[in-house]
Amino acid sequence: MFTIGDAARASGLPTKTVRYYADVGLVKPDARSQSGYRLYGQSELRKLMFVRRARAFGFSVDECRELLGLYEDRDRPSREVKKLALQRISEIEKKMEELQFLHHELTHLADACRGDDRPDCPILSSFAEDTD
Amino acid sequence: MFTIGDAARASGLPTKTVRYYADVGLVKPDARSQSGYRLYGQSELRKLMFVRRARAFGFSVDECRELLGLYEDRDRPSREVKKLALQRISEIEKKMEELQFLHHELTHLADACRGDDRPDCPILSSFAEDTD
DNA sequence: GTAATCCTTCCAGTAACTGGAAGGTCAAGA
DNA sequence: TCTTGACCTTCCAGTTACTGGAAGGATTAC
Repeated sequence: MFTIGDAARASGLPTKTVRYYADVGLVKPDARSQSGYRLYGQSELRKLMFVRRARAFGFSVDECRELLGLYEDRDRPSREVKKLALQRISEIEKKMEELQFLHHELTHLADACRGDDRPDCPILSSFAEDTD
Repeated sequence: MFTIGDAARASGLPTKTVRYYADVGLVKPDARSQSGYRLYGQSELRKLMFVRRARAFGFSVDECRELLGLYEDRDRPSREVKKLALQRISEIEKKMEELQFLHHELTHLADACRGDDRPDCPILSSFAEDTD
């Protein structure tokens, strides 16, 4: 059994985050020591690592909860997991399009701005325009 | 002078948001009516619109505060504005790279997942792997 | 007059932590 | 045995930028 610090090191998550995951019921410790320390077993360590990776892939904590459920259920159809992944993919695509647009616009504005001592600035002008 | 509802309609922001901006001192009403209603003048409407656009470009509320300051100061050098814009641009680029990576990885995994009734799923396997 | 709409303030909640304070626990060294 | 330092506990507050809702006053239209 590992204390929370060990679990944190092993999973690559901050201690605070592991405690937070315990609080919200995402990955609970197997047990508590006599003095109240959280104690994690191997399988919980694996879950923590699992969650860290899924979070890094942009899955929300709630989605991680769902994935953990699927992960634990050895008989669940892979369809459900794929569905979650495809949803995430399309969210990522949407976000990328938005960013692309912002990047384009801002670059355009920054290029047009002399960036010198003079106050003329098309960036601010564009924010102040009456048109949308 | 416009009440908060008018200001909201004119600026394209939700009423709650306009009130919030007043609370945090981003765009304060010119005055209050006898009954305590917030009253906005033309110049405040312009600032609200300005903020809405800058927010749409991903500038944080604090950055908007800064931009408003520059916007109000008719003598500030455009260099300062450009600096903020360039910072934002590089943040956007970094974010896009991250998303690109996630998209690539997730697409790869989703492609490899059959998405059928069977439980075999490379997506979950990859989250559960011992390697990083 | 009254109903609908608008306005006010205040409180709480969102997502996912993070920081800090106050205090208990544990292992090692003098 | 005592103490030091590292570790653990809980609880509270703050972060970002709002958003929702409740309770209640103001204004406007009919």
